[in-house]
This record gives sequence, structure tokens and C-alpha cells, in this order.
Amino acid sequence: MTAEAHPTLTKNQKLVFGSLSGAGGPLTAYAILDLLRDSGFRAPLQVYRALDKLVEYGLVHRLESLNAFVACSHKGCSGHGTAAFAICEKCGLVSEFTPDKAIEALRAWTRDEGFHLSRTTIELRGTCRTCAGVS
Amino acid sequence: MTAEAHPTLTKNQKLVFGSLSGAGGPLTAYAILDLLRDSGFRAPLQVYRALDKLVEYGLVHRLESLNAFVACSHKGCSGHGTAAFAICEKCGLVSEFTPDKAIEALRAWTRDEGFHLSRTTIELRGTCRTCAGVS
DNA sequence: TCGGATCGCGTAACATTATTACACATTTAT
DNA sequence: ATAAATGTGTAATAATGTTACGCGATCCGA
Ligand SMILES: [Zn+2]
Ligand SMILES: [Zn+2]
Ligand SMILES: [Zn+2]
Ligand SMILES: [Zn+2]
Repeated sequence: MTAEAHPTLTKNQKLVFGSLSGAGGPLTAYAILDLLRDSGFRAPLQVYRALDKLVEYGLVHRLESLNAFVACSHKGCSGHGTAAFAICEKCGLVSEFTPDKAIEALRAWTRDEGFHLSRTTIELRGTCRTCAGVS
Repeated sequence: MTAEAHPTLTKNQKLVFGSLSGAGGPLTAYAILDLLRDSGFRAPLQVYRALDKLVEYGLVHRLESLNAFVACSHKGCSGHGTAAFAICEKCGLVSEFTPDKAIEALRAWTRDEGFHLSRTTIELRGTCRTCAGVS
């Protein structure tokens, strides 16, 4: 999305990004707040402010259908195209991928309609391979 | 999505669906509640329960990125494929469309991954043709 | 180097969105 | 008629997100 490098992170941004990276899955803002109380966090706004920046830098994605946030899977990479997410409703696994063909199809629609696109949300709900197999 | 006909609506479901249809755009659950106070609504749960059913029947869609609900644009039609929404951030206009090619591309990914898809959210943010032109 | 502008941070209060729990009524199927 | 399933009303509470205010550090032009 934003392909340029992000500024160096502030203390709070590092803490929040660390929580999300360590979690290996999505966390709500309030879950992050609880994780960071020992590090001095006291109020939701501290989390939300850091998340705003991390999302802006492309290091974190917001999952709209979960009201939660997840570290970008493109580790070490400073940016990528619009991401999509497959969310397993049984085990909570979230898989990020870049559905170029779908994006292109949507962009074609926006061109036809004269819609000026700024942000795209694609979230799939269902069961992952592992969970779908079980039953 | 669900292609079969929906049951006849209950009193509350009719009231909520009426509010949404009349609004010509998305409403939050609490906005609906306020609209329906004169009709006897008192508590959020009355709205959420009706919305759950209306969404299940495919008459109403939930806009995840807005925490709001909108009547399906396919008036009189009992069902259609997965819908996508373009949301203008200037004027609030919401356009529903059915992006078959994008859906197919996403389905291809789920087939490859063994992901069993149950629900798809696609929401575009930006500015509509009218608002994009203005400035 | 002074001053303002910007940015990040801390805290409190508040607003918005959604759910749980319980009781009762209505409809539907047996 | 009875039992089950569905719908309803109400209160309380939980979860998520924002506004307002003040303070300190940093950046940058005058
Ligand atoms: Zn990413
Ligand atoms: Zn799973
Ligand atoms: Zn629709
Ligand atoms: Zn517009």
C-alpha cells in the first residue's frame, strides 16, 4: 500500500507492535492494553494511538469483522499491495494473502463507476484446512 | 447468498426493515432504535435481534467497516451472490454491487488452501464519482 | 537562540456498539 | 392439549472507541 519506509517507531509503537508480533494472531485493542499494563500502559488511547500509526505504516492491519488488529505477515518487508484475510471461525487462525486478481477486478469496477478508491477491506470467514478436515 | 425465500417478517423485523429501506443508506443499530422509539422500541436488543434475522434472510447487509446496516439493493429479489460495497467517505453514499470476478478469484484461493468459505466481506472506501469530481 | 509548530505521551471522562440474563408471550408441531 | 421453538420486553453489563485537556520533547524558521 504505502511503499515507502516507515519512520523509526516510538516506545509505545514498539511495545504495541511487539505484542502483536508475539501473539501470532489478532488481538483487540483492549487485549493489547492488558498485555502492556506491566509496561506502563494505563488507557486505551495509548493503544489506539500506536495502532493508528502502525496501520498507517503498513506494519499492522485492522480486521474490521473482528474489531481486532494483526501484525502484517510480510515480515521485514516495508509494504505490499492490498491484503485479504481468511479467518477460521473454529481455531481463530488468520491467513493474510494478496489477491491480485480480485483486486484488479474490483479496481475495474471503480474505474467504471468513477469511484476513487482509498482503502479496500477483504475478509473471508469460514474454516481453515485443518479445522474443515476434522468435522 | 441464501437463495430460498425468507419467512414472513415479524412485527419488529418489519419495523426495522422499514427504517432501513426508508433511510436510503446505512444506519447504526442505535440510530434505528431512536427511529423506532415512537413505535415502542425501548432496548438495543430489539433492534439487534431483528437485524440478525434480516441479515440471515439476506434482506439486510452489515457493513463491518461502519458498524452499520443497510437494506439490500436487490429490491424484491430474494437473494444474490456475495455483495460488495463502495462507501463514499465524503457524502456517505453506499453502492452495492456483485463483483463476480473478484469473488471467483477469492474462491480459487480458498480451493487451493482448503479453506471452507462461509461468508465474504468486501468493502471499498473512497470517494464516489460526484464527490471525487468536486475537489 | 528564541519562538512557535508539531508530535508523542498521560490521564480522565465519555460515547458508541454489542451482549448476557431472565421472564413472559406467541406460534408451531405433535 | 401439550410441548417445543420462536419472538418479545426489560435491565444490566460488557466491549470497543473517542474527545478533551495538559505537558514535555523535538524540529525548524526567524
Ligand atoms: Zn500485510
Ligand atoms: Zn481452523
Ligand atoms: Zn444485497
Ligand atoms: Zn460521495
